[in-house]
Amino acid sequence: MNEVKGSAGLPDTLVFRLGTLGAVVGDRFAGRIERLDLKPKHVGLLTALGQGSFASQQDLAGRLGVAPSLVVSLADHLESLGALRRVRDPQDRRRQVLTLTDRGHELLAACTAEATTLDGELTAHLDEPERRALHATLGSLATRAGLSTA
Amino acid sequence: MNEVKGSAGLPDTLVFRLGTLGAVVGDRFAGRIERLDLKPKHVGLLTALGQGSFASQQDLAGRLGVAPSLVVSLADHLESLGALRRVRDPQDRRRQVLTLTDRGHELLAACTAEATTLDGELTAHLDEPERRALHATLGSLATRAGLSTA
DNA sequence: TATTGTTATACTCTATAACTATA
DNA sequence: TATAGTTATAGAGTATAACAATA
Repeated sequence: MNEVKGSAGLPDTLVFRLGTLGAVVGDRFAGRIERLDLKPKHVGLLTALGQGSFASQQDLAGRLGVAPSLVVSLADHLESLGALRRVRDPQDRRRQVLTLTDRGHELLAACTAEATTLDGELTAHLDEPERRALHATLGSLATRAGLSTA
Repeated sequence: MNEVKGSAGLPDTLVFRLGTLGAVVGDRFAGRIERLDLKPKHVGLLTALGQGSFASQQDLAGRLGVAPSLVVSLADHLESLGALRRVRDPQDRRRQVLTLTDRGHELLAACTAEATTLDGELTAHLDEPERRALHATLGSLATRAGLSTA
């Protein structure tokens, strides 16, 4: 009498589920990479660098959807960890080319391992076809949402 | 030679996908409810109140996973919008019982409509069985992640 | 003395704007 | 004059800790 039953409630929407799950899972992931002295945004930068090379830090900022000044501080931290090197572009000495070091690749691998472990914990109750379907569908959602992961 | 192909890369993990999707979708949702003078955290509080009654603001804080002081400011704002009322519990006058007003239910419905619209945009490329499967799987993930939505 | 809600304060994150150097 | 990166500053969001009222 006092509850709307026919239409889906807010907690049943994809938007609500993705938002809350993303926040919780993100926090949990943050806890796991804390020992590496990294935060999710650093991992985002490492990942972007691991996927291809970018002409400039400003390109990176656009790709990550953050302000260029934030790329500076993220890169500062990663540089202090020995994870990346800044090299001036001889063609245009205003630009800095960021490249992952061996240590950077190690850190990226360690983060991937943590994420994979968490994945396993989250999907332990799913069978293999369900896992694959979820993976594929989230991939297509990401593309649709404008997250060019590839 | 320089890329690990066998194991899944970080962007292919559930953790990464959920984290980035959650952030993007959350931001987009925030943009849509801005005209209602609400932010996602307010919607979280409205939703919790819409689902059941809670003995105290501190219960609410625990449920939402935020500090009790934050519940105060969220409730202040919602009260100023006429969305909820604070009533002192006569049994224990230290406690305030928060209840949604008609306006609060209206706002909750408006947020649900926005979320549903966004859902449609995100899943327009999926067929109905895929949508249902995604919904069900995310629901089970939420439960597993400790988000008692029900 | 313990607990609820509130207020005061401080900290984290991130963006905007000013600045430096190169072009 | 315009652009890349950096630095300085400011704002939002949230937590911690002190406080007042009630138990």
